Amino acid sequence: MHIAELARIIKERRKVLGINQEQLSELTEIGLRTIKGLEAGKTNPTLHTISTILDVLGLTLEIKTKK
Amino acid sequence: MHIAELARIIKERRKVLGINQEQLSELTEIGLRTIKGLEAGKTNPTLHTISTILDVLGLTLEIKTKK
DNA sequence: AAGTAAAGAGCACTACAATGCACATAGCAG
DNA sequence: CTGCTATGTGCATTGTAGTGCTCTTTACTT
Repeated sequence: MHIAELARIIKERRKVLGINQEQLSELTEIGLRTIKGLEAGKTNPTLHTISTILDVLGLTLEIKTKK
Repeated sequence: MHIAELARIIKERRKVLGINQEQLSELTEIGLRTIKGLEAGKTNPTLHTISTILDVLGLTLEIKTKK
């Protein structure tokens, strides 16, 4: 999992749910500037930021054995 | 996925593979102090740190739809 | 109990994530 | 082409992740 892939998944999921970055910022209580930077692939987000956003989007992080 | 759970998974997997924190630090090129802090659940690691460690441990991060 | 190896923690420093604000750019409806 | 809305970005600030060094604590072995 790299940053570009995470950014893509979050952005796509957000659009499927029909909300914009500002609404996602309010729902997650994560700064709008942070959401923008993350979706644009410009930052290396922390676990807290990632899991909070995924949670609001109805997604979860899982760890699997590499095949 | 929260920090304590990630710490537990990484620590257990590392022991299964029979390596210590110092060896994991060398294999991942991530500072020993960072590995120690992460496994002790004292930090909020970045995606780069998490994915690099999981990769060396033969694990991968996946994003799933919450059930 | 004593010795050794591994893990945890304090301190100080650097780099950068998170943040708000303001402005720029892209996309889309008319 | 013109607005309008959403997304992207530059700048400055604050907090903290990542790091090495050193010391303490824990765990295992004899």
